[in-house]
Amino acid sequence: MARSPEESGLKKGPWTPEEDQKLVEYIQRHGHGSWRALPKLAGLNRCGKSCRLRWTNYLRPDIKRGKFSDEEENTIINLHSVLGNKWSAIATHLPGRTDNEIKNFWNTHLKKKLMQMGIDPVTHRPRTDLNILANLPQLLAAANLSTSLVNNPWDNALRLQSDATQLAKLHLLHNLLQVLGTSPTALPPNMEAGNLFGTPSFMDHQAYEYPTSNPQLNGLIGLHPTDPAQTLSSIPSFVPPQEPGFEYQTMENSKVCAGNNNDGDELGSLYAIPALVSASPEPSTVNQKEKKIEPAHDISNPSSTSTTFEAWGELMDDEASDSYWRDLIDQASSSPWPISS
DNA sequence: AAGGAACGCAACCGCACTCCC
DNA sequence: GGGGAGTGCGGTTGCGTTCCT
Repeated sequence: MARSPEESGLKKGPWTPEEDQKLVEYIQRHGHGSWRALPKLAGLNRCGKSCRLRWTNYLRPDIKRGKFSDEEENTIINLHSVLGNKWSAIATHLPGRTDNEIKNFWNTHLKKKLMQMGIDPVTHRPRTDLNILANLPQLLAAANLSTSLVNNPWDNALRLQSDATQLAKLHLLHNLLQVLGTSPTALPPNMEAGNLFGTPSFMDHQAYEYPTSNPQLNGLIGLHPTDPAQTLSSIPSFVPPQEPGFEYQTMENSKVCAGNNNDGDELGSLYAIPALVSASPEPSTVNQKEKKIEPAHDISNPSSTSTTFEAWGELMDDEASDSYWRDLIDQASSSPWPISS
């Protein structure tokens, strides 16, 4: 095996402008050829590996610099949900971006963002572990932020992602409800169940937005797929964004809006799939959990709770066969939340 | 204003794969 | 088929910058 750069007395660390210039000039004139031979030929005291890295990650002329766009961000999330940490594969779908850049962006931004939203960045599914209870304030803040964003002008890709995010958050809280309902002592010391659901704007807004425009997401979360238009019209106070040209997403539409790759690539359609969908949902598991759900109530604001669940009741009336949901809602509307003082 | 903490990014390291002899 | 060379890739580290107290 070749000796390491240090053993050979080769330079390591940051590149100087002079070194950059030598590397660029050589490659422009001769191409990189053999990377191992290149440093010597170019007059650089570096190992070939270091030269290759510098060229591919920084000096290449087609590198796109600057912030990642919302569309790029969305694409990364979706591709990551399918490809995992295959950064080079992801990079091939983002012209001008390097695998290293994408990897850094994921580790420093997207990973945290998803975690704050209650989504497991590895599985792209809602997190259900109890550890996230400690992050509940951030989660709720993120939920409120996302709610306000939905009412602002958004591009289609972001709206889709937001859609999936809403579901993830709601699913997460759904599971939390279960935990809180069955084990009130599991609450962190500074967190009362009543406070949780009295958090302004969360339940009131989120519950109405729970039925997503994306049928597949509905299926994922345990709802029956419904016609988006019908679903939305069933929700009393849902006011869709009013920008010209806005349409609720279907999988067909999302394919058009989110995909920037129509070259027949087998992954092309994956641009269209919200991250949560592609991460091998297990509806049966979800449903089993939901069967165990204890009613959740906001004792700090009974009227709001009632409104929320009544709205759900109206929605579910359209699904006449789903007595389970109506029972759940009825229970929730009538029973008091068992609060410990 | 200063010091520490957190963040972001470029670069390195080591493993795995492919190719060639 | 085996082994070495070359290359690609993902994980990790180190350091400069920014933010916070």
